[in-house]
Amino acid sequence: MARTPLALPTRHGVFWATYSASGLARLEFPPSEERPPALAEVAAPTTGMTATAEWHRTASAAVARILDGLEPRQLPPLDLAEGTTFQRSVWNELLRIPLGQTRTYGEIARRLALPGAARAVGAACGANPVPLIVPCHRVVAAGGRLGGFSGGAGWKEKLLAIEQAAAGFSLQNPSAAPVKTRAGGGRAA
DNA sequence: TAACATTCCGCGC
DNA sequence: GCGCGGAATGTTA
Repeated sequence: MARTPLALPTRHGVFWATYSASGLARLEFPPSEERPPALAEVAAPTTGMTATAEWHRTASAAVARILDGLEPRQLPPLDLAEGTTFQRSVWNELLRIPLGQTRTYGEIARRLALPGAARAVGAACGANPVPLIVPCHRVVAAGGRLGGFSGGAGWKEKLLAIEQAAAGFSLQNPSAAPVKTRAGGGRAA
């Protein structure tokens, strides 16, 4: 049911949102941080007030607020039907993470009563079709490492910085956040 | 069966 | 005490 992707311009670039008959089904990050393609690809649903237009309006506002480090006032309906049961459980947990806070993959796994499934949680995060709105960027690896991110690790770091600054945490972490994307062996702290 | 957006334990420095 | 290497664990295509 994937319809035409709609452009979702923000201060950080143009996102692309795809809607199904049930709601927002997919959200894609801008190709590069400051390269709004912005060619004539902006598909406008000119035919009347479809639900899609309304959802897109809601989604645009939500994304804009998130990128400002604010809690979105309202989320569009999400179409997560494509996910497996396990994946939807994970995504549901992600939606419960307060803005400005983070959880580890292991912690999410433990919340699902599957203490050993940290890696599976990571896989589910990677399969998240609606990043940003389902805050997969708030899930980090144990030991202070950042972990991976589908949209690029740079985005993850950036989003966390925005949220933590807005949430009032001391963003000025002098030396405590070296952001080791990948520590050689694994034992970090 | 192979591949992961991980984690933990054991050892060497 | 810190860092590196390897094995384990659960889900998905």
